[in-house]
Amino acid sequence: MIREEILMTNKRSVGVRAGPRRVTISDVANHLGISKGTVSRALNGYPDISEGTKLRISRAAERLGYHPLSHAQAIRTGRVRSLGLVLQIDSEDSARPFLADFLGGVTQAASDENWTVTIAAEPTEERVRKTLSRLVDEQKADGFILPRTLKQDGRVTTLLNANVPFVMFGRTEDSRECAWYDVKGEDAMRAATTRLAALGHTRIAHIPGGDQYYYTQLRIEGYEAGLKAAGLAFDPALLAPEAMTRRAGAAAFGELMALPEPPTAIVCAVDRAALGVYRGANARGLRIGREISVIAYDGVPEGAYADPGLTTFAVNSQQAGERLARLLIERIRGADPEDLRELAPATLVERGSDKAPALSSTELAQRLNDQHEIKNV
Amino acid sequence: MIREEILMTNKRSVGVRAGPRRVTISDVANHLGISKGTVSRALNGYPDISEGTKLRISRAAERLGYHPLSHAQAIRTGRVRSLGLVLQIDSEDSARPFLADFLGGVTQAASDENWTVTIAAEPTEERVRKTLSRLVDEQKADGFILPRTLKQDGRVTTLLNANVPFVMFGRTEDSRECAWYDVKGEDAMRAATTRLAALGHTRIAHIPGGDQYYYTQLRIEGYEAGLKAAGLAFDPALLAPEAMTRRAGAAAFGELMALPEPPTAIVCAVDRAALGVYRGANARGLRIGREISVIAYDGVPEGAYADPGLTTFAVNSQQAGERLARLLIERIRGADPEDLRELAPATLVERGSDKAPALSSTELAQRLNDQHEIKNV
DNA sequence: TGCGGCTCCGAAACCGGTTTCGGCAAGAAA
DNA sequence: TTTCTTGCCGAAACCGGTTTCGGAGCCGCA
Repeated sequence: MIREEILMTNKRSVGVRAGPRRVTISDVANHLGISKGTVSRALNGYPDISEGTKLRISRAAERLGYHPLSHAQAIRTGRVRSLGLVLQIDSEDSARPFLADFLGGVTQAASDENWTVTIAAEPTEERVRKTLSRLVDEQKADGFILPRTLKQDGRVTTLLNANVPFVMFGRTEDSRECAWYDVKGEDAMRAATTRLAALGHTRIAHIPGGDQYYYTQLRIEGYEAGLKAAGLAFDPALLAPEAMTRRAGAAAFGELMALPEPPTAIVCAVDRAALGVYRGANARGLRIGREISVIAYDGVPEGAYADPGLTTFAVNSQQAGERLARLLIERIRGADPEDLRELAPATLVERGSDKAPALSSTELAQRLNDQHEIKNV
Repeated sequence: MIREEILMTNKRSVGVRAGPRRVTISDVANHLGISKGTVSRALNGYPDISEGTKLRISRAAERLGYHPLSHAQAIRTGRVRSLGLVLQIDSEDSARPFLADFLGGVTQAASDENWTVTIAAEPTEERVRKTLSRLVDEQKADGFILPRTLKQDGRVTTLLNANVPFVMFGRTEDSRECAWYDVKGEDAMRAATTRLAALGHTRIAHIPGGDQYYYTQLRIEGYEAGLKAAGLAFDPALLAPEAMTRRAGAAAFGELMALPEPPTAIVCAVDRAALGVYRGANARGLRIGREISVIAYDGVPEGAYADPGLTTFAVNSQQAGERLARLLIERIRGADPEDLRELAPATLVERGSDKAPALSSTELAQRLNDQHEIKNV
């Protein structure tokens, strides 16, 4: 009815698209016989518009189906109502299985506020930084979510210098001026360790994550705290080399099994390393959940299909995405980054990889030794 | 040097961000002492600018580091230089494992042309349509990539009516006016069938995909063509009920094994169904690659970790994303949709699930029957 | 009655680009 | 020499919004 009138009076094709023209702010203004400046101020909640006209205007806008064009607003305000996300997608990307959930969370939260998400993906760290700079230069987004934060992160420097709002997924060494969301991996490692100790394990090892991540340090501390709580001494030999992949996990497991007093249980900083432990154990005829117990962290889907299922502390990626988006929007709206920090717990998913030890460390060493001799004969 | 001058002369803070001001088109014009209209036309390749000044202008723009603001351009041109992508992310999303690769492909191609990707995700078909409409209304993207196209797809209607360019990932029943990219699943099914026949299988079944997808029909035809090429008769009993999930795959397998003449080999339209076959075979004491052979399609990562590895026809998702982005950009630039259609082959990944039959169909039936009786006793 | 202050809104400038229109100058045709 | 093109560019309008500025009313108060 009303919408029709407007569409009839200024039917005209714009660009390639034919179709009926959008309802603009001028249409609303003309329809009410007032100036478009007033309409703009009313819709943006300026205080110098009377409540009466504010109501008239918002009702008319609603009826006519007026929605401002974010890029038309942006030219004056500098804000495009979009969140930026530059992913690093490489071959060993541990975040890959969580991507869908994470994106779901981010975009849902953005949609709720009528924002959009601008995304890019690059294979290397350097290209990520370049693309990030480009997006900042061209004002494609009002702020950025930084996944996979490193201990010292170049992206942070870039964005701080450019004075562009951002939120990190994961803490860094120096978090001043930074907003972040993180999961308490250290608590998970601690709980994993005490849990294994309660099952009767006394030789509990830890396979940490990559050194470039701050969380690696935190998780090691969590592991040590768990040992302490269980009354076990920390043995540096049980702190394996770092492993972020299946292959590296298997290698780390090999080193642990070569020890004079090998561990009967292993806490892994990431699921992929744990799946490497499965492989290594398999190759040595050791059964997970019997001779070797494992608890890991992340919650990758493969863990559920492994045999036995991998007991792990799962991260809720969708929630992480959602919270990060909301924090970022608040940040863009001017909130103090120091007030925008959140820690969430990981959830224990009990499957079959953590049981009481079938063999003591000594017996395990004996058995590995026997195998070795058999092979050599 | 030159850049510095400009930055010094008009240093002024805009909005929240402090930082030095961007270089605008006026800066370039003033620096050269010409009008900004001329600069714009030169940079956009209008024919009424002499080659000499074109060169001067593009060089100056380069030196000053001028990049036009896409949203400032958009207000006049209606083009934001962005590709839209609305994902449907639900629990049984088969596309999930490919998402990272796919996004990588799309964003790479977009970046190459200095475009961006605007993304959204919704859990249901209806919400996808709503979000799509919103993005169209607000001109957040110049065109859309439609993944997971259905036989009859509401999104297509929406976009055709709104006269907004789009490209489909997958063909539909009626592809008029549509650009698309697809993988030759029918060829893969045909090759899988002849391959199994060549290994000595004579009872080869097919577990098709969901009826809502057009490819399901195509793949069934491919399967039938394979039978024909191998000189085998088509037996309707060997066309199992559809299966898109592990659970449904196991159920379909159950029905096939209940047949008087059960198949010794199965061609699955999707990997997930094949993994369900693994589960079903396992439960019946049948070994994949021995009593039962399987070849599937998709290339999900779990297939590599299954035991034995799943032989499958893998789709190159990154390439798909890249091609789709390029096709869409061409479409937005005005190319005829009929000229924008591409078919890519799937790649056979040989693992261990397809071997010569260890048992004939009759022997298999006998064995299943024995088991059944044992159970019942 | 005059004056100051406050509320509320219109007019117009502005943001950073694009596009239309018209005119000047040089070369070609008459 | 005059006229008609043609090539090339400046001036200004325009896109759809936001924001500044000022002024018209209305009120209260001296």
